[in-house]
Amino acid sequence: MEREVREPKQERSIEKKNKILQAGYELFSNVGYYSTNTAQIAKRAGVSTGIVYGYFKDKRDILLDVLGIYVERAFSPVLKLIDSLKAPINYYVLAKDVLDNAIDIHRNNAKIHEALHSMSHTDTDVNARFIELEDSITLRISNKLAALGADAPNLTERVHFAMDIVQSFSHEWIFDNHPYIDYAAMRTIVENTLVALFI
Amino acid sequence: MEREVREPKQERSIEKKNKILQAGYELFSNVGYYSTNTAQIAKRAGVSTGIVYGYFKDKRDILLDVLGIYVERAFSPVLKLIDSLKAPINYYVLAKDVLDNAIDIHRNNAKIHEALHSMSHTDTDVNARFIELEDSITLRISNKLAALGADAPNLTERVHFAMDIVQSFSHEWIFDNHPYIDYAAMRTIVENTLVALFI
Amino acid sequence: MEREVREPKQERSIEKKNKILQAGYELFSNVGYYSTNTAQIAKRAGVSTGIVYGYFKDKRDILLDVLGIYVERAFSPVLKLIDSLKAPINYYVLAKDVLDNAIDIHRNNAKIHEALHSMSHTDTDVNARFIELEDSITLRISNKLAALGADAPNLTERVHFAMDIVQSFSHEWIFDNHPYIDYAAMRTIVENTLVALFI
Amino acid sequence: MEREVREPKQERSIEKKNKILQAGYELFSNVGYYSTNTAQIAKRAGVSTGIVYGYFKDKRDILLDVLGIYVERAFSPVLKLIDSLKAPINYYVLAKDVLDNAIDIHRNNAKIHEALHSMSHTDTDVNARFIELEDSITLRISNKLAALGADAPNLTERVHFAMDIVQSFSHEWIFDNHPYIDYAAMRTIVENTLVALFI
DNA sequence: GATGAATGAGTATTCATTCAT
DNA sequence: TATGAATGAATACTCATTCAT
Repeated sequence: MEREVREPKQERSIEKKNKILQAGYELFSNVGYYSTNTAQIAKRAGVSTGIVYGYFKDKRDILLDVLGIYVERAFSPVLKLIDSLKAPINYYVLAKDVLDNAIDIHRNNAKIHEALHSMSHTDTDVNARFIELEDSITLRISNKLAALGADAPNLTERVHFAMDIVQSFSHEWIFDNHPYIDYAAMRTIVENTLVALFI
Repeated sequence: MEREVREPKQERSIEKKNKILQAGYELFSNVGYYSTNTAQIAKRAGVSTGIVYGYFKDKRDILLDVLGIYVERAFSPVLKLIDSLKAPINYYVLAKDVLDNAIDIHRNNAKIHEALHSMSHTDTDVNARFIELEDSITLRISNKLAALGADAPNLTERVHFAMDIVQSFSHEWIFDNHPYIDYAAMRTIVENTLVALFI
Repeated sequence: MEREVREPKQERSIEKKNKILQAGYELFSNVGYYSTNTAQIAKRAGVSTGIVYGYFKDKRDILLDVLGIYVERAFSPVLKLIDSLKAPINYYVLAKDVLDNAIDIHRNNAKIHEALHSMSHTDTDVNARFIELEDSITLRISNKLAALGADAPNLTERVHFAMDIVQSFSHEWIFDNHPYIDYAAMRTIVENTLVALFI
Repeated sequence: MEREVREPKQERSIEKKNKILQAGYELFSNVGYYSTNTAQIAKRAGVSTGIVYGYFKDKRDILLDVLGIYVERAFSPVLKLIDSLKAPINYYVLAKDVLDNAIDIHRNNAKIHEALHSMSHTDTDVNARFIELEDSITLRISNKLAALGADAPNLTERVHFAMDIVQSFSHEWIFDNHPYIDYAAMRTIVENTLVALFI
């Protein structure tokens, strides 16, 4: 018979599940998935090892839920930004805002992003989730832009490419510290490149 | 007393070390670092488990050497390409060649790249090695371009950014398969964007 | 302080205890004692895990009570049969009836019999209970036979041996399926052997 | 990749595998399969926990091999006895010898027999092995008896039944101690019954 | 009485690393 | 140098039992 995993309905339970999730989040983010063990998660969450398996099927299941949290935390601001766009679009402002946003996300979710991205190479579900996420964001953005009158050819491809650029530059900005790079100057170049994709 | 790690001088030994390295390369690349155990590496290399520790300090040490191989294999073609550049530079052709090259590298070293990149998030040495690699390539390219008369402002930043773009697009091309993306069209956009950075 | 195990007096409680017992019966019988956990028993009984310990000291205590049920269910028909015997005894008919009975019991209580018998090898109490059961039946039968005029020497030993034969043949009949055995023929031999013990 | 289980060829290894087997034999026999853990087996065998898994796939695999040993130890004497039979058969002597033998086996292998028999109720492989064993013995005996001129009808069924009787009586003799039973008398009855099956 | 969430000791198994040969 | 058997610490997961509500 399958062990049953509780879907907590009551406040106390939800709170406890969240504690475990948060502990997992922090630990995976700080030392990585493989260097974190369930006992540590339980301890940091202030619960017993056993109850972890009351709320999660296994260790990987925690990772999957952590991914969910991350996605929620990381991408809702950018989506809000897009949703609130009004014509006519000022692409310079938009590029700046999106970059600010993305850098911020990277700064605050840096390690967990890396940890999860890392897992996506070996874990199909994690990977699928990431792809799905990109898909939905790309589509949502291109639809909005089109609705607001953007008419560059291959709009979807441009949006997707723009997102890649934003991602990789934010990563640069936060993580790499190539001493010979003038990041302010680079940022200006990036912004101009982004704008050039749409006007 | 510290165990001594042999630096093999004799041909037979070098061959054996390489076999282990190759085995590690394949295994890390196919199933990932954490899902590969030393016994498997030894077996695939056709050597005993014990001797692995004659050539490597520990499992991670194999990874570090695998990284070395990867870097060598993956980036020498691109460097050769750059070295052979002659003025006047045709940036359209260059962009195309570099992209072809990068995509090729991704195709052939896809999995190990992911595995290594993955490790770079938790392993400082691996990360440092990656940064160092980018550094040297960026510098080498910008120096060459400058030597050939490129005079865009912030040339180094432009080169670095261009490399980011190339990396992220190659990754897209090989790994992601967003069904709504017309990759040929996207590639044209990418090439034009690259060229625009330098003319 | 010892936890008190309630001896349920009220109807609702008795009913609940019986549900647990029945659930234990089915589970132990179907998957065995060690592969059954208390949560499963509770779930099948439609009660909470906690209350199980209101009615039983521990998991093993359930087994002991299950044994009680089994004994009751399994042996009352045979005892009834014996009690209703009248002189002169037709041993051929008796052998047939007893065999029919025993086979029937085996068929219907097969698995739990095995599970319990199994436990009797490692659990003294279970074993004692089985022995005690055999004792009482043997004695009851031999007394009755004697009362009806049976005068074979060592009557008790013969009865006990006869019971062993009945047991082992019933087991054969239900469980083993040696393809080379003609069970109908074997049964005739068994019946004749039983009769021969008493006439 | 499947972990490889060593099939020891060298004397030292065979010896070690046997030590583990013997430890398993004793422990399973004394406290039962479920109450024995692998650490105990390793400790009693004087080896590390790890190496146990070098020689056996898992804990159950030890049990299966223990079963093999048991079968070998327990049944070779009886088979030898049968093989050496010469016409004309003295069934009185044969019954006596077989009983002596069986009782002896029970005495010396009592607990492991019970433990294994016990497992056969929940473990298909163990059960299959037991059935197979009975099959081969029954057949070997009936063939031999037939070869020596035994001509009772349904000889195979008689042999099988006789074996059941021998088993159950030996079990009685060693394990149960019904105080009201005169076991010497019972034994005589059993022997006569056995003989009666064949003459 | 009743619930079911919580506990935490217990266990099989893996694997990087060592070492006797 | 080379072997591969041996080590034993580490770890995910289970489950009988308890206890706050």
